[in-house]
Amino acid sequence: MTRSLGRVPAPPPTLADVAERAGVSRQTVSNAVNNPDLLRTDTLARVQEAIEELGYSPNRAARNLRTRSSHLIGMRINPAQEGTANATMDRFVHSLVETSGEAGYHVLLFAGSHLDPLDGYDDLLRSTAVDAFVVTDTYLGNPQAAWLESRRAPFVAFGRPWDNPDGTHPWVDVDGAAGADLATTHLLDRGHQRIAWIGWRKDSRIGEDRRSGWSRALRSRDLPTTGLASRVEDTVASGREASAVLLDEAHPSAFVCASDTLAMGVLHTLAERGLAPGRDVAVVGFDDSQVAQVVPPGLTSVRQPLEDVAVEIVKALEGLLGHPHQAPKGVLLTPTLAVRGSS
Amino acid sequence: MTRSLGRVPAPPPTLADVAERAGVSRQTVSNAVNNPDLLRTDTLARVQEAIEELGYSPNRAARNLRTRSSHLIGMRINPAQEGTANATMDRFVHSLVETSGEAGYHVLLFAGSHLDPLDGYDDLLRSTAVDAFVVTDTYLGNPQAAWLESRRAPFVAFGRPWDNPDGTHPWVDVDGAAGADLATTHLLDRGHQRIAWIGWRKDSRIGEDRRSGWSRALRSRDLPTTGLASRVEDTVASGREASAVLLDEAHPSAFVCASDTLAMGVLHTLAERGLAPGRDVAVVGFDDSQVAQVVPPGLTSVRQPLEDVAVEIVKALEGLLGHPHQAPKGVLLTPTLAVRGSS
DNA sequence: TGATCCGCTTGGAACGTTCCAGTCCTGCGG
DNA sequence: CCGCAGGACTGGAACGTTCCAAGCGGATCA
Repeated sequence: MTRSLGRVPAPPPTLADVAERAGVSRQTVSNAVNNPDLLRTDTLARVQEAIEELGYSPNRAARNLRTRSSHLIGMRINPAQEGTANATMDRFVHSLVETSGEAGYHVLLFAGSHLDPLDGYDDLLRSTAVDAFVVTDTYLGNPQAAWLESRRAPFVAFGRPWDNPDGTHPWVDVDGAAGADLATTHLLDRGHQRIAWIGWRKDSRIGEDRRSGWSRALRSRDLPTTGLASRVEDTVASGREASAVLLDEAHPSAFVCASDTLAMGVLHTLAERGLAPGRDVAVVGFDDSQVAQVVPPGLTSVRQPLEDVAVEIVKALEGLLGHPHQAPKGVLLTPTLAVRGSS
Repeated sequence: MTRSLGRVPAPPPTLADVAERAGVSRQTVSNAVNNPDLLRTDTLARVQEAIEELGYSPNRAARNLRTRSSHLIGMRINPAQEGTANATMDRFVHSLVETSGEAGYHVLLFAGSHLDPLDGYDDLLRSTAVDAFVVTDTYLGNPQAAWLESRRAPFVAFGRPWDNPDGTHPWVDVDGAAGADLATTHLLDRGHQRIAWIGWRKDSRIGEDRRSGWSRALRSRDLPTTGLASRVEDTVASGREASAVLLDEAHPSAFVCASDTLAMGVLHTLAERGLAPGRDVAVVGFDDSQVAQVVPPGLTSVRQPLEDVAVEIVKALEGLLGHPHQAPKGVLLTPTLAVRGSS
């Protein structure tokens, strides 16, 4: 199978080509692109015309080499675990790509070994392939933030520096306690009194944060929390078992869960017992995943404002990378509640 | 390796630094990195030691400029529509990032205007920011493939060139007809005789392809298809309505759907009528989304081998970009069936 | 011994851009 | 008419890498 390549595509026009065509020097063309107000209007018009005619676009590699910046933002994606409802990353990546694109940055994805949470960062950093990183999983004990700080690498974290409160890097996060409070209060307003919590293991700061919103909401109405909480792994099976036990022992009329995955576990239990979600028992999840949106009868869920998170992260990045933004060190956003049939 | 703790991060070491330390010339270091077999073993060892000590990593911008290639693969992501179960892209992006990473390529994501399907490509192409593209939505009438071909831009499509059978670009796709056949045959083997189809509008080639697998399987057992098929939009609501009508008029005992989104619509109808999926009526979806994995009682679904798709796409890219792979023009992969409680 | 070749190494040039230090020109005050 | 300030534009250099043509020493062969 021989491919007839005919001719190679013509090399793209360079600054020098434009300069020649417009009858000016290279530097003038460069100024026309980067500092248009330095040129006389007639010269500017002439150069822009030449740029248009030739279809010129500055060569990124050359620009990167000279300016020592790539206008690329690195983000490591971790192997998605199957069998969970987690769609947060997908939505977030979309938002980040769009927002950073508007700011002139592209997003470079890279994968790392499951074993080494630092894998991949070092390489991109030393080869100056990216200007900054966005770090997403800031769970307890994750060394990425500390490591990047020690390297003086610019980065913004999606997630609070739980285990390092005096870290100096910018971060953006969503107030999980407020979200759980929102969900619990919503159920209280619907008349529920016994509202159970299914969350994550105690060493998950995010899980404990969300849980505190649930207990805060109950206590604000002088309702007890004792015996109504369960802490398990983030799997459907765990949610199913935990909800079964809670139903038998504590007789709640509603569940608030730390994730949609756990909430789906509750739906499993309800289905097995012939109980209708929303009518017999209310269920609220967390993350507003696609699962929550399509499962019958619709799963009420706390929705993280990921679009806003992306906007704040890009703002912080611009601040880091020299633009005169001076964003605050940490930004905490408030989630909303997507109410559906399950509550 | 100790770093000075100055205010500003020290500039990364260059080829020249390594050369000086190892007592060789720049070119020798370059060869040590790119063509190690050109060096005498002792020289190589000395250079590698220097590289190690300095923590050297070639500057990408300089390398890109010189070699006229960025080792970046561009992929446009489109705004995810809410309310569908589509998790295909997420899984695929993961696989692509991992596979291309192993081949020395990174994935650059970019967003484009919803209105203009070509937005973003031109810019990256002219600025030589990426070496090639991966094009994902090859629905009928999508001009991307034709446009990129006319620009002689290297790209690989995930999806057959439906409307341009004699296109010359490589593509990788999953055999949708085989998938629907698999699903239908699975139901036939379980004793079902009246198996309905809910698919997409007739102008969707992908939808018609999948549908042909369903009708092929039924005809192979001399079973009728008349009145058992419905063609609707890809939304939960459409699936709900279509399944309600089919249940009333054609009394099927099983549904095969062109997507998990539509299958979720069927589950809605069953829930409304007090029918149990899997026990009263069987349902099979398409895509094996996270929704299928977590919804009670588990949705049987056709699973696309996206990991293999990514592998084939990277192979094709390497072929395009000069490596002596010489991959075939088109690759068609066969999906599998993930059997769960709904069938 | 001298010519030839081969493996390894070398310094200069080039990729396309931006930075820097000018040069040219125009207009204005003296 | 000169001197000078300042705006508009220019040309050389540099970013860090790889390509290229040539250099060099040692081994082989006549």
